[in-house]
Amino acid sequence: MPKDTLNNIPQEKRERILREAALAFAERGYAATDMAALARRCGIAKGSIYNYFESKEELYVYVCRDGMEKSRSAVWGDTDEGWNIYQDIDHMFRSGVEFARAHPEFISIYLNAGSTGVQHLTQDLIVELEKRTADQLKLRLRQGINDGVVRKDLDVNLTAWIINNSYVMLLAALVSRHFELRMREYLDIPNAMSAEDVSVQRERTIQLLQSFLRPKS
Amino acid sequence: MPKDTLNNIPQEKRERILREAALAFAERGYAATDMAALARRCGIAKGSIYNYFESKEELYVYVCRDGMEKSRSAVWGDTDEGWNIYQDIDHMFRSGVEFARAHPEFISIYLNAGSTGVQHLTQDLIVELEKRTADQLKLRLRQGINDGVVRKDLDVNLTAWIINNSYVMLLAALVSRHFELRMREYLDIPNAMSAEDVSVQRERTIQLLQSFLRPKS
Amino acid sequence: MPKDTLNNIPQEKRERILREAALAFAERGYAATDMAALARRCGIAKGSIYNYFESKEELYVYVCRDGMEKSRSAVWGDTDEGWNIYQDIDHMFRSGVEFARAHPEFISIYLNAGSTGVQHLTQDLIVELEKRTADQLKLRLRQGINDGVVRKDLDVNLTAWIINNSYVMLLAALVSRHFELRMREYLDIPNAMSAEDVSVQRERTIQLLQSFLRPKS
Amino acid sequence: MPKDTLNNIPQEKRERILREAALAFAERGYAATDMAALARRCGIAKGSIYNYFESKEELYVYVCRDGMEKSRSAVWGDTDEGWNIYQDIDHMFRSGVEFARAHPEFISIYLNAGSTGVQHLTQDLIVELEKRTADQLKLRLRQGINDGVVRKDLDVNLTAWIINNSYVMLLAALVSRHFELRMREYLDIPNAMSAEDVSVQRERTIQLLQSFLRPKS
DNA sequence: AATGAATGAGGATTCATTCAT
DNA sequence: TATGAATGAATCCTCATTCAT
Repeated sequence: MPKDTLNNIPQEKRERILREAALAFAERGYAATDMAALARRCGIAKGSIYNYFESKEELYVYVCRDGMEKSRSAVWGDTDEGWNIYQDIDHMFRSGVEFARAHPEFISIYLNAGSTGVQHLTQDLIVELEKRTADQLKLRLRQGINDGVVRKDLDVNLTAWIINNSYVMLLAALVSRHFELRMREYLDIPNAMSAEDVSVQRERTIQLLQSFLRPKS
Repeated sequence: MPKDTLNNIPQEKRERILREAALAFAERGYAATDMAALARRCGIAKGSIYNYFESKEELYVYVCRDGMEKSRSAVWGDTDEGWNIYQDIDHMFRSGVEFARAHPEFISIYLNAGSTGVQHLTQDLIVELEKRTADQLKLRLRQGINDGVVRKDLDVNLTAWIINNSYVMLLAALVSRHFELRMREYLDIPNAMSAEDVSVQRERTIQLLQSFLRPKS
Repeated sequence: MPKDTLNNIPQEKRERILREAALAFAERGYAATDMAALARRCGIAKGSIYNYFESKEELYVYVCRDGMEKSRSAVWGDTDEGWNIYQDIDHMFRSGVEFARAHPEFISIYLNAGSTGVQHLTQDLIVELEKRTADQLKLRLRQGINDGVVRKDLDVNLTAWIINNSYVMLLAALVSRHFELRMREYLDIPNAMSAEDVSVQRERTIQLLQSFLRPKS
Repeated sequence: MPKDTLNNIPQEKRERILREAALAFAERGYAATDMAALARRCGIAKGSIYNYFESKEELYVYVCRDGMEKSRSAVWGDTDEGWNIYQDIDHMFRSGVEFARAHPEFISIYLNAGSTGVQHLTQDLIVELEKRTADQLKLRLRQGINDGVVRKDLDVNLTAWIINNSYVMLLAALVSRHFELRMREYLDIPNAMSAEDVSVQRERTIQLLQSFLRPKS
C-alpha cells in the first residue's frame, strides 16, 4: 500500500520513519498526531512523508500492520511445537512483556485500535493477530485435556479468552497510565511499577492462571 | 467544575447535553469530536456550551465524571451486604452488562480513557471507580477464604484483578467492534453477538471464574 | 446552495463578498484564486468564507449564477415586446457593452467557463443564459422574415448564432487583453481602445450585421 | 527559449513531450496542470523536464508557440495566391476545422490564452497568429471589392473581424463543451455533434457568410 | 441566558523546483 | 543526460473559542 518510493530509500531512514510514526501515534492517538510535527521528528520534510504514503491514514495502517507483524513474531516466533499449555502461557506472558518493553508503542496502538475513531482502519488487521494467539491457546488446552494435565470440565474457548484477557491487561498496564494505575490499585502496589515489580506480578499471574487449569485431584 | 449556569437551566436540557456529549465523545473520541456538531446535536447554539463549560476539556471531564457515577451506582448501587464473592461476581457481571447495554457510551469513554490522548484528563477519575470494584472483590474474596468457600491458597489481589480483567473485556466487547471481534474469535461465534449470545457467554464466564475459586475438595 | 449564514449578514457585506470574489476569479481564474487572499480582499477572516459557502467550488458556482442573473437582466431586462430584430440587435449590443463596462468580471468568468478546468461546474448555468439570447434573436428573425424586413433566404438559427458570435467577441475584447489585441489588429486600432473607440466600433458592427439581414430589395 | 538540451534528444521524444504537454495544458489549464503528472504521461522523469525547460512557464510558452506555428501552417500553409475571398473563406473554415480535429489541444490553449490567468505569457504570441489571418482576409476582401465580386459598401476590416469571429466560435465549439452546447442551442442540434453535423454546419456557415459579401445583384 | 457570526491558528495535502547520484 | 527523492512554501479547509446582539 505505501508508495514505491518507500522502498527506494535507505533502510535506516525507512525504519526511523516507521519507528517515529509508531511512537507519535502511540503518544497522541491518530487524530491528535500532527503530520508536520511527525515529519520534523523524523528529520525529514513535511512533503517527504507524502512521497512514501498517500495519506495519514495509509501511514497509520502501515504502522499498525508493521506492529502486528513485529508482535506476532516476537510473541510466537520461537515456540516449541513440543510445549504444553503451561509452557505456552509462560512463554506468552514472558515474550509479551518483553515485547511491550521493547515496543510499548505498538501496545498503545493496539489499545487505540480497540477504542474509538479509527477502528475501521485497523480492526481486521489486528483481529488477525488475535487469531494467532487464540488458536495457539485453544490447541494447547485441548491437548492438555487429552493428556490429562488440564481439567476436563474446562470450556476450552472461554478459558483461552480468560487467559488472554489478563495477558492483554498486563501489557496494557505497561504502556497506559490508566491501566497501570488500575493494576496497582488491585495489586496494592503503591509506587510506579519497577521492572522488578512487573516481573514478579507476571510470574504470579502465570502461576495463578496455571493453577486454575490443573485437575483438582 | 462546570459553570454555575449549568445549574440554572432545565434539568431535561442539562441531561440532554450530557447524554449527547457522552454519545459524541464515545462515537468519535475526544480529538475528533467537533463542538459545533455537538451543539447541533444537543439542539443548542454553539456559544451556549461555553456558557456551561469553560472548554471542551472541561465538558469531557464532566461527562466522564458523570459516567463514572452512573456506572458505580448501576453496578454496585444495590448490593446486599450479606452476599458472598460468588453472588458479587454474579451481580457485577449482570449489572455491568446491563449498564453497558443501557449506556454503551460510557464504556467507550472508559476504553478511550485507557488509550492515548486524553488519559491525563480523566485517569484519576476513572481509577477511583476501579477502586470501588477492587475493594469490593478483594473484601469478598477474603471473607470467602475465611468462610472456607474460597481456595485458601489464592492471592486475593491478583484473583480480583483477573476476575475484573474478564469483566472489562466483556463490557469492551459490547461496545467496541474490535473487542467484539476478538471475543467472537476466541469463542467461535461466527455472527454478530445477539443479546442472547451475550447472556450465555456472560453466564459461562461467571461460572468458569467461580469454578476457579472453589476449594479443590 | 450557499449556507444559511450568507443570508444572515448585512447586505452590504454579502454584496462586497460576491463582488470581490467575482473580481478575483475574473482576474486570476478559478485555480489560481487564493481563498486566503480573497478573504483578505473582502476584509473578512479566512474562516468566515466557509461560514457562507461549503467550498471554493460552491462559491465559484454561486458567483457564476449571480453573474448570469445580473447579465440576463441587464441585457434583456427592459426590452420592448414591440421591437423588431434591428432594434433588438441594437439593444443587445448597447446593453451588452454597458454591462461589460459595469461588470467586466462576469464577462471574464463567462470566457473562463468556456475554457478549460471548471467547465463542468458552470456550463449548464451559462448555457441557460445563452438560451435566453438565442431564443430572442431567433424569434425576432422569424418575425422579421414574416414581416418582410429580413431576407427570406436566411437560415434563422445560423444567423442568430453568427450575430451573437460577434457580440461575444466584442464583449470579450472589452475584458480580455488577448481579444482586445485581436480586435485592434483586425480593425487597425493602434492604441488601447477608448470608450469612444468601443462605441464607434459597436455602432459599426451593429450596422454591418443589420445590413446583412436586409432584403436585397 | 528552451534549453539547448532539448535539441540533443531524439526527435520522437521531443515531439512526445510537446504533444503530451499540449494535451495536458489543454485538458486542465495552466494552473491545474501538474508537472509531475505531466512528466509521467510523457514517460520521462520529473527532473528531465527541467533539463529541457527552465520552468513550467517556459514550457507553456513553448507549447503555445509550437501550436501557433502548427496552426498557421495548417490553415494557411497551402493557399493559392490566385484565390479570391470566397475561396479563402472556404479554405479557412475547412482547414481550420480539420486542424481542430487533429489538434484540439491547441484550440483549447488558444481559448485559455484569451481567458484569464496566463494571458500575459502568450498573448503577443497568439496575436501574431491572428495577424496572419486578419491580413489575409482583409487583402482578399479588398481585392474582391476591386474585382467587383464583393459589396463595395462593406467595411473591410470589420467584415474580416466578423467572419473570423464565427470561425473562432466554430472551432471553439469543437473543443469546448461550453461552446459546443452554445452552438447546439443556437442551431437546434439536440445531441452531441457528429463529424457529419460539424461538416454540415461549417458548410452552411461558409455559405451564409459568403452570401453577406455578395453585391446585392 | 441564548445565539450564531467572526476569528485565525493549525492541520492535511500539493506541487514546482532542486540536486545528488 | 536522466533520474526521482527531497524540499517547504503555498493552499484549502477545520474548529475551538469569542463576543456583539
